[in-house]
Amino acid sequence: MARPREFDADEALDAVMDVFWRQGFEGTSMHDIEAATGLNKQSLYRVFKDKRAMYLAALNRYDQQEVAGAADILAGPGRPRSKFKKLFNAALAPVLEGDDRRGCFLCNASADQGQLDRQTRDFVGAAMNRMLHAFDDALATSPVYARKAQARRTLSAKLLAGYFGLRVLVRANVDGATLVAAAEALLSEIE
Amino acid sequence: MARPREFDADEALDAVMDVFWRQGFEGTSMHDIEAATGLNKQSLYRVFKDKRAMYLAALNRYDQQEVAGAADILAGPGRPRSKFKKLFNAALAPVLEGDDRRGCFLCNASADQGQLDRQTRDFVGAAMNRMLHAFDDALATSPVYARKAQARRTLSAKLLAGYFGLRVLVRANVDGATLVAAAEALLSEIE
DNA sequence: ATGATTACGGACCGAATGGTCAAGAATGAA
DNA sequence: TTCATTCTTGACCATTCGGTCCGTAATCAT
Repeated sequence: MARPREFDADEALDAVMDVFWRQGFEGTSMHDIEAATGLNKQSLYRVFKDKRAMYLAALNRYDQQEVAGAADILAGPGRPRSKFKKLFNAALAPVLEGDDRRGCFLCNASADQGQLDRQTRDFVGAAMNRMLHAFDDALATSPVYARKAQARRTLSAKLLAGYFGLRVLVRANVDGATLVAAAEALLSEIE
Repeated sequence: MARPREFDADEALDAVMDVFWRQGFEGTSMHDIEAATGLNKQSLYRVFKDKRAMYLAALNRYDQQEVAGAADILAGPGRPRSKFKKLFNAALAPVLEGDDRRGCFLCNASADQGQLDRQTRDFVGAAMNRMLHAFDDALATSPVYARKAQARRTLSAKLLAGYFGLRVLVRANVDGATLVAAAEALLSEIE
């Protein structure tokens, strides 16, 4: 019937996500997006309504990849502490192993667009609340916390703050030793 | 000799800081800055070289006000825990009492400009390291930590992550109860 | 072939951007 | 008064922005 699309929409979206992640919404021009994806505007605009739609799609993809990945780790097997350790390691690995200082796209989006775009703000808030519940659920699998909803809730809130704090410190160029120290200290209180 | 300046440069800088704080660098236009300060471009450009200089000046003012204020609290009298409690309360007060969700300008700047402007990145990194040392110094005043440099360093790193994490959660619209829970949990481990 | 669709490059658009300049009024010190 | 400086308003600049359109080539199914 017609010529098929030649590029992989998901691959393109990954590239879009990466550049927004790095540079934020206003800091990224359509020219940047063309360069990052290797596509030209017309192909992009055929898939996305406008730049804002690209941004929200990127945010959504991050949510499906990173946030869902984190939730999977936490919902998987193992004691809470070892699962949180996996999670924190995954957050620090990019900087410790590759000097990747992008940090957390959710945090960046919140800082960047939280007060300018309601959709972004709502999306980020919802994602963070899902993380909070994933933390809480992970702790609840341990008999130590299973029956202590109040203590569990408090601990998950603290871990959530610590987790996102870590990711902010990553972006802010704080040295690796401090990051590792903070992560270990946070983990040491679990179970 | 000449007509004196009619506006207060510090007042103007406060307004500049507020709008950058809220909207970020690229999200703020010169028009926004004119509206926020009540001044026109010419008056602004006589004081600042360009928009970037305004941003860095705003960041610097934030540093002198908020970061130095935090350092003062931590260097003041009292046991570490009560001082950190003051600090955390000050971070949560804007949202609990006034629904002010600006969060932390340093964090926002890091997310916004950290990968686009080296001066901003260096400034934020330096400010956060100063905070880390202020945390460490505050803990060192207690006999409990005075001689345990390693444990102290670990604890300050954790508190630093928790502190900035809290401020990110504030901006991300996380509910007040969770914020308070996280703050209390973090504080409960001090001394 | 034909037709439908996609990709591409570049031209093009109006609007907004950061930044400058000009002109006139105001202010204060000498 | 005179002079230097600052104020405000608005015009003005080149550039970039997001977004659209066009022309042409390519790729499939029929």
